[in-house]
Amino acid sequence: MAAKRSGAESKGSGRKGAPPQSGQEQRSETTLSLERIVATAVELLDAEGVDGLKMRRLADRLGSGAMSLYWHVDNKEKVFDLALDSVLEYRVPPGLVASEDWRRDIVHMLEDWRASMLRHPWSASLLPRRALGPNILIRLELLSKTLSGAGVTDADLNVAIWSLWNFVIGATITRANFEFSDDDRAAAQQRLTGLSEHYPTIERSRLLLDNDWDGAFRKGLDFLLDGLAPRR
Amino acid sequence: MAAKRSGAESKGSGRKGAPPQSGQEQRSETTLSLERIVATAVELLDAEGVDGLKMRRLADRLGSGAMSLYWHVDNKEKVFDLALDSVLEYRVPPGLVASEDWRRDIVHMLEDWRASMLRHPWSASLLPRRALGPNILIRLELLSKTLSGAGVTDADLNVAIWSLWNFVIGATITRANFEFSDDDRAAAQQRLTGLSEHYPTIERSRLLLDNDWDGAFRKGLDFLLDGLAPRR
DNA sequence: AATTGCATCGTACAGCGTACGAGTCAATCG
DNA sequence: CGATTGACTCGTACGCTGTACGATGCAATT
Repeated sequence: MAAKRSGAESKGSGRKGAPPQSGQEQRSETTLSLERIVATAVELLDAEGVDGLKMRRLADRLGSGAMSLYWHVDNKEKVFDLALDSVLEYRVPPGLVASEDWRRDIVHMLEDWRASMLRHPWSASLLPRRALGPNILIRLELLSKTLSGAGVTDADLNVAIWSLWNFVIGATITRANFEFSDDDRAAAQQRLTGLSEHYPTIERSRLLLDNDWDGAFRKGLDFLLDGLAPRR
Repeated sequence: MAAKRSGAESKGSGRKGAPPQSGQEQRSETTLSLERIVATAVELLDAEGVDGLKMRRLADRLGSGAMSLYWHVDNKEKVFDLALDSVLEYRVPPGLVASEDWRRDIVHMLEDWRASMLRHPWSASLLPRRALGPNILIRLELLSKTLSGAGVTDADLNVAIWSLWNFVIGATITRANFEFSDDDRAAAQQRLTGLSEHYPTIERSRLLLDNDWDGAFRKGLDFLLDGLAPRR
């Protein structure tokens, strides 16, 4: 019944002004807060993956009881939402403001996006299923503004944004999930070679052995941008 | 200990030759088989989504005990694998063999791919996390062969395939998950309008209200293909 | 008649998310 | 000063999950 907490702000003061504690910093070991919960959830997700995030385990890491989390957070889903958005923050680099080279700006932002997600491989597969948090919207807004300034017509703008979104999401999810060990990849190609009568072309191009993901992302992005706004 | 069953073939005969039953068709109501399990899993997934697939519920639909499934299937993960690949079969249309218009062929196959997944919205988000089944490989092979025949150089081939893959995966996952009700979408745009000082451009282009997904897919695909193999 | 091997299922267990209500403690109020 | 309030914590419990294990049935073979 109680209204509890709601938004994601709750900036300052977990405990009013200052606790009458001895040490210079209060026992953050025992004080729960939304920020600490989200930060710890990210740690746990990094360490154990999506399936490794259990409320009990999260509480253990925080040194609290499992049910204490529910004062700060509605349910486990919200933990995912918050962890995801917290990982997608974008700090626009100084040189990028009012840059002349719109293409470079976009590539930079999208490569940073991808890199952020690959640093937290659980985030990519979560992204499409979650609400659009503020950090995501900031990136979309930046994308939109830059493309618009680059001459993409209003009629094509949404298509262009979604195309780039699709490309980044697809590339990153795939990359994050297809990261076999070398053994796995060799085995896959082995299996493929055995069936090379069925799949001769992808066998010949060694599609499944190619692991230059960064290069493929960069090149593919160039192709897509060529299509969206042909260099003249 | 027992070896049980392994592969995904197990084509004919669930029960030797022919059962000495009276009716023309045996009591398929009570006979379990891999095919029936997979088909029913797809039904259940369609009806209840990824989280709705529980082994007990699946067994209920099959009129069997929950543990009986484990004779035919290693574990729940395998059920997902099989359900996914079963949904991605591609029947190459007759006119497409030795077609002159490679671009049309690719668009057809990819639109069919997307449509197949949207018919089973759970499949899109599953795809990147699962092993590449035969039906997926068939599509990749076709893609590869067509692009190669269209003049894409070997050096660019893998990049082109992954770019198209990324685009299809990203578009479909997004489409499948962002399918709000009209109310949801209105609410999202409402929230955005309230914050229009922060996101003026995407607010203006009504990015979140645009629901011409099919058109956006088609147009974006065209842009990408333009980039990959410029029409001369 | 005895044996084998495929197939089914009842029971049981550990682990999950979280509802519920009791507990603690600092700030506030009369 | 004692009483009250409200923010916060947590122990217990419940229903549900995937699946390990072993008992059971039954057709084909010996």
